[in-house]
Amino acid sequence: MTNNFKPITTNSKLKTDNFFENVYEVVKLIPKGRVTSYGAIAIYLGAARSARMVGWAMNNAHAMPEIPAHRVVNREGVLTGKLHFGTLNEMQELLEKENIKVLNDKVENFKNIFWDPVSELL
DNA sequence: ATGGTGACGTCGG
DNA sequence: GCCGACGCCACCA
Repeated sequence: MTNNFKPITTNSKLKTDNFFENVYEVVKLIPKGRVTSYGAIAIYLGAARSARMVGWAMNNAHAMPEIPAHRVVNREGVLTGKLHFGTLNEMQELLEKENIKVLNDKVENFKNIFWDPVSELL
């Protein structure tokens, strides 16, 4: 995290930077074979009501291959962000590579493999 | 500046 | 349990 962090927004210097940075930090920490939700990340960052911003952060994460954005799904375990990947099946395939079963754009056994940064990372 | 939109989530009906 | 409305806040036209 001490690495040179590229500003995401046109006008960096806002808290947004810190927020985005934290989002990336958390997402990178998601263990392989586990998934988390936008809301959980938002809560962990103290912005529980701004889950959308996490999604927006993921949009920026688009430029960061190191960010396993495929491990972030919505609260139902649905791959809502699959459309933002290069190909339609890319997100699902990435998950399946990690032994995460996906059926009909939904993570199977989601509750079991759910990784909560608040309780796991804290 | 203003209004519409969105990788979300919660609440009321 | 499904559906609509609202909140939240950055971004874009």
